[in-house]
Amino acid sequence: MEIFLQTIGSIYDETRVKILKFIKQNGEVCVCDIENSFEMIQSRISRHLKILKEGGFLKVERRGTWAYYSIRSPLDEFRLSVLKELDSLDIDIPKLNRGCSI
Amino acid sequence: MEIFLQTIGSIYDETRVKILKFIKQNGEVCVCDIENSFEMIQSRISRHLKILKEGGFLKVERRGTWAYYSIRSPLDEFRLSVLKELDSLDIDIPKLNRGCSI
DNA sequence: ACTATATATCAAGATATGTTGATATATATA
DNA sequence: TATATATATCAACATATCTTGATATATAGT
Repeated sequence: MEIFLQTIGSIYDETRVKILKFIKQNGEVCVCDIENSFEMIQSRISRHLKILKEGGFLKVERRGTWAYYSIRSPLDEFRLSVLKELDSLDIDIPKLNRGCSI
Repeated sequence: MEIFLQTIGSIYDETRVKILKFIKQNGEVCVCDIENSFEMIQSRISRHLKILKEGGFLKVERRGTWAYYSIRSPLDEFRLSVLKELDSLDIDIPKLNRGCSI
């Protein structure tokens, strides 16, 4: 139950839904890419990424000072169905605007 | 987005997850059946049922003074996947203990 | 060692949500 | 009409979550 609620809680936020869909669309991005694309302060983004990671949707890979986030793989059936549902959501996701990385 | 968050929010609560699974297992029940089975006060149950209904999982049918809640049908693919996920949750659901109805 | 950059974490305030007990509404029955 | 029952709603309080700004940590380059 705890894990289920953590999973659900991680997507019960408009900002996180947008970030998750953004990463799904753009693949691996670093925090500053999101910072640049969404025009949100870094601590806010860092927090939401952590929650999405703990919700089982994202994985991180650190290279140098950068933290690269991407969709965790493989995903179980339920989380896949969440991602699929995101596709049908009519929401504006900002264009990828690379920040510090690459 | 709003509907998605409402759907997600409706299952982001341990009590509601239990009630939803309870109704899935037992079929149509009235409020006092839940009240009797869960040993919770009526206002609390009424509130959670409303949220689950607004989340698109339940429907109500009033007959006399009773309100009978059951899983809405047909359900879309996403809500079905939520219900399916509930099956794999290892949680105690109380036995149906009929209240005032029937 | 020093500085700059990227990210994570923390504290404080604002907002949302859950619980309870009281009350309102609506139906059935005497 | 009066009463009892089933359900819904509301107000108040407690708890959780989000946002921001400040600070901590960690790595890279000079």
